[in-house]
Amino acid sequence: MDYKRLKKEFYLQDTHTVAKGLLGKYIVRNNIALEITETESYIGSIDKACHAYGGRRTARTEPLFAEGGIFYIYLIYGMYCCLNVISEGKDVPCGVLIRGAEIAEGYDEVSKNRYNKPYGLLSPYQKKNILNGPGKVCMGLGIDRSQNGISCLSDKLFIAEGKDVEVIKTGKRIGIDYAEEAKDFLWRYYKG
DNA sequence: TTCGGGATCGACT
DNA sequence: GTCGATCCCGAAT
Repeated sequence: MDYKRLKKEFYLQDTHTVAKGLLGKYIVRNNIALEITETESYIGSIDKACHAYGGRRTARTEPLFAEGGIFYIYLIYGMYCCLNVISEGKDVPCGVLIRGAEIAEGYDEVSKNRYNKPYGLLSPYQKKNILNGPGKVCMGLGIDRSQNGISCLSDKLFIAEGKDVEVIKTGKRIGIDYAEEAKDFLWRYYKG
């Protein structure tokens, strides 16, 4: 299959525009292509759930301050990675978390990364839950923090044109109960 | 179908 | 020392 990379300009748009725009697009790595089905916006200037809230700039959050169009990957809970796409311009700390996806190509590769067995041997439960969470997306792609900060237009890992999504639903973000008023922001987007 | 406990470690206080 | 943008599995509902 022929995948066309999204242009750099896509990532420089408003973060919510990028988050919604990513739905239906493909994340491509080697023989794997995943269709993005769920995203969340994180905007440092006003969002207590964002790692760079209030301009917190450390070695860890540095990618958030970069110009849009790179990946931000970090370790969570000591054992899982989360994949983010950086949006907007330089020194504007914000990005989009990839929360969920579906397999478009590379079923056995993804299955091997997740469960170390071919797709055909998975239980119905495992098939259903194979990529429905941010840590799982990274695991399925076989990526970790060594890819942190690379370009969304790179050869090894990139985002490509996909389908248009007719219905986009919104909801509250997940796993950020500590973020006070920001936890109620309707910044989670998923396919209807 | 939902619930609860455990695993595990880097970043920051 | 604390805790998180999580996941899995088994047990109970």
